[in-house]
Amino acid sequence: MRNRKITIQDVARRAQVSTGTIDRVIHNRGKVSADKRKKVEQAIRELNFNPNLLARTLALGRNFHIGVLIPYAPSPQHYWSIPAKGIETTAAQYKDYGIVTDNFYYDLFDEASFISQGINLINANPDAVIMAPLFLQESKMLTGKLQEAGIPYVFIDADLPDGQSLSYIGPELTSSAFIAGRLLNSVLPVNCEILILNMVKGFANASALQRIESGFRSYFQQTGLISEKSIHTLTINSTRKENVFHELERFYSGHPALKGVFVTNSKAFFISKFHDIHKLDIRLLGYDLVEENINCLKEGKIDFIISQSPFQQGQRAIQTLFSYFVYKKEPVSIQHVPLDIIIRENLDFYISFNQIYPYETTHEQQQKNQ
Amino acid sequence: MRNRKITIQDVARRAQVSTGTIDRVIHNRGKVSADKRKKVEQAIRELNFNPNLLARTLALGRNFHIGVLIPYAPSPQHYWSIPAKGIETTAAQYKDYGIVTDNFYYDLFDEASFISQGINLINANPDAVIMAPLFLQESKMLTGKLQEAGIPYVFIDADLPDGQSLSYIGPELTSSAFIAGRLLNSVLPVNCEILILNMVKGFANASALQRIESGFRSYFQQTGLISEKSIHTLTINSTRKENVFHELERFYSGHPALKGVFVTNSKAFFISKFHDIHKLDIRLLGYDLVEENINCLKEGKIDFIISQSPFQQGQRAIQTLFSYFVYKKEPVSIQHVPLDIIIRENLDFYISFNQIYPYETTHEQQQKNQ
DNA sequence: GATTTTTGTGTGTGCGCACACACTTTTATT
DNA sequence: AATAAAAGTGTGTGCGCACACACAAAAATC
Repeated sequence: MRNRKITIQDVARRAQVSTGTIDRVIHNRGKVSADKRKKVEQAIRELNFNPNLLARTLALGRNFHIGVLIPYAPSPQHYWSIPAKGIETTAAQYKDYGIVTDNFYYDLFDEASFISQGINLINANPDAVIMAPLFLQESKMLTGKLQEAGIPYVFIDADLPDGQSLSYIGPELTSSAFIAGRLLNSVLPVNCEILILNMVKGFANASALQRIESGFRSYFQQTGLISEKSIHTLTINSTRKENVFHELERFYSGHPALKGVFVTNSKAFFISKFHDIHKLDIRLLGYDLVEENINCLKEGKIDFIISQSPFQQGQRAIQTLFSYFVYKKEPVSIQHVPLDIIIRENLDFYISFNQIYPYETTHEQQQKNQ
Repeated sequence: MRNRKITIQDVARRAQVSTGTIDRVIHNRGKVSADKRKKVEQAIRELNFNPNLLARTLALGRNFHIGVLIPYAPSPQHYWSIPAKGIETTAAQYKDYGIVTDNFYYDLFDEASFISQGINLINANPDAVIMAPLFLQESKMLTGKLQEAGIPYVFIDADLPDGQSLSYIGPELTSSAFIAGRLLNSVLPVNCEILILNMVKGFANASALQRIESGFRSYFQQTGLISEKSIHTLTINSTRKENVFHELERFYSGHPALKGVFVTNSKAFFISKFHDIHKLDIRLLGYDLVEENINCLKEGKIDFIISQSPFQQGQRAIQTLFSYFVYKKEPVSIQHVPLDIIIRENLDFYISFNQIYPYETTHEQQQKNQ
């Protein structure tokens, strides 16, 4: 039961060769006579030898630099600090394996910053890249360069059609919006109006919005509820309070039977404020467990939040690359994350178990290296 | 940016002492003059030295044996194979750190087997224990012995009041049942009857059932829905088809307005069969994402499954002990797992991302050592 | 047949750390 | 003051592996 670990020495003794020969067989390095190679292979099989990863890593002393290109999070409560934390925490866990991350942050609303940080990323010459390809054209340019340079990359949060990435780790938008439809409908009266609310500043990822809208609407089509509910779409090209509230006032006054709003980004709390001011009893569903949404959930001002496992996205991205480098294991090309349904009652467990918020740091993480 | 790792050598040079002294300071071993101790501590701080865990583990060559005492899973689709897989997979990940698990399976319905396997566990003299304390009295006896022997233990799945465990990793039952109430109610008409259905074979964990019932009922009380809904509890002391179906027939015939059933264990699929046979349109909510429930969800025969992160329970248990041994980090005493709301639409992502089912094994796991 | 080249194999060193041991200096004991 | 005991410090070895190197044996070249 308490079987000691099998080492390369054990294999060498068994096969009656030196450890150097074992090494050559394992790594297909140098020349080994057919005779001894067979003996070694047999010994490995018989002893069920598995190289000690710790010793191997220590001996190799190699480092893997992972470039991370994601939006800048202005505060710890911002959505993008969650995937960042997933990356940071998980990378710290693999630190001794030589995993090092270099972060490059771009402005969520500024293509130029994406380009310039992308260039910085390339110049840093990383061994692999994790990126959120939020700008279509610019991302294509960047991945082209990465391919030229032979640098593998994974996408998180958003996919790029035909993006040639090692793996995509993120949500399946159509399904997530379909779920949104089902959930929101469950708290609405039979006959009413529903609003799909897009708020976009600057460049919009049109394809993503389209998939979300189609997923949401298809729930009502498939269930035949389309006859009872009237579903509208409103796209506001701003996230400034005055603009949004103004547009909302206009829309709401024209649709008095409005009873439910589906906010297609993480700003549902914003709409909740509007409802507060006007004392409206309208059901609200949105994305992402950011601080303001959490508070609204607790106060019953938002009914549902769909969380797309942001922490796990970062975590899995690192794990995927780690496994790719250390175990040479090719990942599956699409890794859709769980679509977590968050309501007031399961909120606390979700947060505390995943330590999403408050933003906690361990001692190790506090001592940042610069 | 590409800062080389700080080693004990660097610290020694900086503090102008030998590596042996560094070692003494770090481990509080032997005597060190106040003067040099200060110098070393300062050097460690200034260089932000963090010992390389790989090298440390390798040098120590210590093994940690973790005894695992959980119910036997008759098939890969059984509920208890999921936490087992979480334990197995995660332990494999930490294998090179010397984490070794010894499994002891007991019969879910047989206290005697719990006792005998508990004895086997103790005799194996593990360094720590992971256990599911499903039998109250017997578990208390066992934990008493573990305390005597100075062996730390964590609970998964079920807690023991005042159990002195290092940590409890599992669901908060009252909340989970409260959520069950909210979800089930969302698919029910205003006026109807609801059934809380307990099925227990042999000894029942009465306290758990009580908390579940109270959580469920409290949703209807808090929301004032208690006036519209009539909530019944039925406890069947069997899981045999004839017995259960017989009892159900009796109950259902006496409650024609029954529209929703809350099954308090993982056997919701069983009730679904009954509804099928009698062509009843009754909404169903249950626990645990076992194979049969998955199928029922897909076919729309079960409306909701609440999943208590069984895989993560096992995973977290190992991680907790690993962190406790390797980092000497005292865990928090209660780690409530997320209460995942599973519906037909988010089912697939949940399963595939967590690789819960089908039961996949990696190459490494297949080559079991005996 | 003497040589170069290729193929085959073993030995030695270091990765970063923990720990045993040897050694020197200081303090306590008689 | 002579000895014993304790405090303080450095050196060396091994954990399991990768890899450079040395060297022997076989094959190829002249």
